[in-house]
Amino acid sequence: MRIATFNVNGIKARAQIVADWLRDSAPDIALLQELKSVDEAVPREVFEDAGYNLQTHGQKGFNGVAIAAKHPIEDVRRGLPGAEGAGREGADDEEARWIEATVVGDVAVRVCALYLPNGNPAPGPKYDYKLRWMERMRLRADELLSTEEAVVMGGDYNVIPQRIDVARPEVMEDDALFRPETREAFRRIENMGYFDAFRLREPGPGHYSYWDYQRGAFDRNEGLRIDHHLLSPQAADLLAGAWIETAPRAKAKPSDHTPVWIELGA
DNA sequence: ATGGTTGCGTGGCAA
Repeated sequence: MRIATFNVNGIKARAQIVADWLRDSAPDIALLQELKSVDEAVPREVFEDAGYNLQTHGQKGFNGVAIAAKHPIEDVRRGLPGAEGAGREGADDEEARWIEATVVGDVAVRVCALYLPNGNPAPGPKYDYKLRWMERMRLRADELLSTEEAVVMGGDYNVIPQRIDVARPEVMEDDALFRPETREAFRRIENMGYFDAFRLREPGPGHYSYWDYQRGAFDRNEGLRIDHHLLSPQAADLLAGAWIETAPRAKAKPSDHTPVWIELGA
């Protein structure tokens, strides 16, 4: 089973790119972020015409996550538990950043598509929200661990885990994606028993999943590795491969992110 | 050099 995470940066603007990608690369499961669309306006035909089921958790203008899969998408859950002031206007749970579901193909997986808050500028209220969100995610990740299922949490983490995951770490020291507290919160999830799938396969530097639109960052390979799959031990047992697919980033009118893949089982 | 790019949605924000 092959699973890809892809921040599309606007599903309406990226409909043709995503349709071509589903046809050519054919993931069994696609975990998508930054739909920037309400559920009703998502171009569902992009997925249905390619033979995918689709479950979305959208929001007007910003955020938005989805799971697309060739097999049925079961036991869907939207939103992360534990939002402060849940139900009130402006509460933490207003932002559509988390969707999880079970998919049973040649292996059975609990998959989560997540869009972790960017957090800039840091310090500040947006950074405080990011760190609170990461703690809520840790608590949910711990619950999922206790199920002893194969769990895949894939998405745009907005976290640069190590210095080798950024082209120019010296200019990122104070950035919300790279600050010590951010990396510590990421490690805290790993240390409970989750594995960064890409780093189980590729120890070296220079592998990125995002390049800024500005200053020719992609052509200079000045990027960030911020899109990840964290695997529960049961999922890590099944890991057969992990890689970054750079071709979609080189197309015309691309997302600023590119798909990151894992293969589980044979 | 306080620039540069993109999406959403038609303001200016978020990234």
